[in-house]
Amino acid sequence: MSWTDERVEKLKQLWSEGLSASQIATQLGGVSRNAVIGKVHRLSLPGRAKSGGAPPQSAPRATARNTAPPRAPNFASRVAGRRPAAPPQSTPSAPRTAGATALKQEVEADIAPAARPRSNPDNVVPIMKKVALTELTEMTCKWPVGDPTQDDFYFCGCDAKDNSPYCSYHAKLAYQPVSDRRRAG
DNA sequence: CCCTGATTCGC
DNA sequence: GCGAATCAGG
Repeated sequence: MSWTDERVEKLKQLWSEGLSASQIATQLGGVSRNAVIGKVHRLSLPGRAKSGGAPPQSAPRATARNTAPPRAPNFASRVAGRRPAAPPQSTPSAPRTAGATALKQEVEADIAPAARPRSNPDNVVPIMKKVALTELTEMTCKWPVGDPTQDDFYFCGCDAKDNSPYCSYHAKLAYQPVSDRRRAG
């Protein structure tokens, strides 16, 4: 790869946006981060404020709107007892729906009866307070709900269990920590 | 050891 | 001009 006008222009843009040399190299493709840094110097572009590892990190930063969920619930793999790595196979849609239903029942069975809304006993989701990222505290469930890129994205926000980022409902959905797996196996 | 940018130097 | 190797720092 050579430094065409287009690539140089993109280099200038990304560099000015604060992306690191390795990130720029990845986006441009075909060049190493050393090549990027070398080119930056040859172009006499302004270097980073402080030499060394000053963390500008101005790259696309996570916000309340685009924060990705820490872990996506994988109903199918949990219920079916399959490893997450198991490919979809040629399985029709039937088992997937059945699996989700099974887990839902399992989860609901573990919830205190008082927590179930009388008017809608089949749906425990409404117990969520639906709070924004900025409303989260150490005592609120941090389970993300919805599409982070959409306006209806929110967090559960109900009371979190002790030493858990989630409420009893969502703690049940979260994966087991690696440490626990190791202890068990 | 991971990462970062800076510099050197053979090509 | 180019970029790998190397260096220095967080």
